[in-house]
Amino acid sequence: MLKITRKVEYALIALRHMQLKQSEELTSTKEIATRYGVPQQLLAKTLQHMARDGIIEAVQGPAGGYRVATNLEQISMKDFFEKLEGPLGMMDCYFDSDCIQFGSCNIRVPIQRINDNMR
Amino acid sequence: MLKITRKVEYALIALRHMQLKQSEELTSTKEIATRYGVPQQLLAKTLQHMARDGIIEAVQGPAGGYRVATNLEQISMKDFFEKLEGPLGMMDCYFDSDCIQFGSCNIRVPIQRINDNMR
DNA sequence: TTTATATACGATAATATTAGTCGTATTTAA
DNA sequence: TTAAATACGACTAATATTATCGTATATAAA
Repeated sequence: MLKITRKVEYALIALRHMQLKQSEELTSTKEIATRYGVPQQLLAKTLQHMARDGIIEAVQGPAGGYRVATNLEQISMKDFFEKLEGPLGMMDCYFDSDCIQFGSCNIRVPIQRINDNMR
Repeated sequence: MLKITRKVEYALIALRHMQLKQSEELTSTKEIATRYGVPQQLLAKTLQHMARDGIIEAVQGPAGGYRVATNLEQISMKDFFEKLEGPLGMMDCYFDSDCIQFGSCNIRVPIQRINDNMR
């Protein structure tokens, strides 16, 4: 589905915040959480998630934090959303088609066209 | 938000079913519900909703039902979704901006560009 | 080597949204 | 008058999202 949950919202806020800094400079979860009034623990998970996916880099320990990955410019909108939210489409049947109605469904093909277009 | 809930899914199935008939012919809620294995009461609400919005026409009484409105071809994808789901955007702050973070938010403008584009 | 600060992450609780049901009223052709 | 259909508000159930909790791990600095 194409939907912006808080997780993505916080990810975008964090990314943009980091992009305004020197490329090597680190930003802690706490800094972003207090600056933008966002729950720290939840933000932490989102940042960890992005670090696993290579969108940002993590540095552990005191005075640690995150910085944007060097190749961030090359990640497409679609890839970014799919990494955080999973497959991007209007309806899930496009991806995991164990729908009971599969046989009788009369909108699968048109929806697929929309999905392809959107992506 | 751009999301396909069951409500929209059922609406699309019903619409497509009706479009395959003669333009004057009526289709009852029951017919669609049994044909596609969809909960009748919920489908009924969706059809009533569409009737109110002029997407389809209702004929009451026995042997009544619904038929597609004559001007259906002129309704855009965007209008269709907005009638069923409300304003179409990735984030709600685009429409009702009573967000607490409004002042400190650093992603509002970019998100607005995406919204405009999507619509 | 200890301490303080930061990331990492699974489990769970709280909340919001969506899906579905129930009961009843209204319309109208036969 | 009856039966079959739409109309619709209120309610319940199911699911998804959001947030918190507890604990583990990493590491720079004292």
